[in-house]
Amino acid sequence: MDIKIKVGQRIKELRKIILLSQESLANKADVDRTYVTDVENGRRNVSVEILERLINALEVTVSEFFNSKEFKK
Amino acid sequence: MDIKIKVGQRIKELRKIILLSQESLANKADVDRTYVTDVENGRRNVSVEILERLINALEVTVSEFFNSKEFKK
DNA sequence: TACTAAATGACCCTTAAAGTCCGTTGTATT
DNA sequence: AATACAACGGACTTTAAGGGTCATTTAGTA
Repeated sequence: MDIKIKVGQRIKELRKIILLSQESLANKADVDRTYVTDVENGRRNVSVEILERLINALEVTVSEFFNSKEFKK
Repeated sequence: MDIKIKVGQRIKELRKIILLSQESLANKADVDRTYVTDVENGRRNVSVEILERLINALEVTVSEFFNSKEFKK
């Protein structure tokens, strides 16, 4: 499966856990609200710097973010 | 530390293990030779699609790639 | 059921930056 | 000297990042 889809799904999954709206996450990570929508829906090929900001805002480590079934092939 | 530096170091580390030159890795991942140099030296803000190609070429999963000390905060 | 408001989705358009490609330079090793 | 690998520069093309707008979905509530 497309890595963009996997990343988007993982962000959405973690965002739901901490009960943030897309807009709150966007503000916390200092990106645009519609950008978060696009990322979660697999329409953006995110760079590692932006991805790191989103991961930090989700309050997990980069290692934890990728320590999930879909990233283990 | 800068995520770009961490990613670069990790790529170099894994590339050395499987005894690939930068150029061989570049060919395997279908990216430019000079691009691998820049990434390893932390000068590139890689996108997830390109990063995935590099990780695949390094013969590890995305999860394994980030399951390393520097990505655990 | 219908109304409202918040949240999310989809599209489109700039511009700043990602990624490519050429050549050259440095640095070992044989 | 020659071969292999890595670093660097500059010019170029492509695309990510950011932001605007409107449409759609969702959740609650009367």
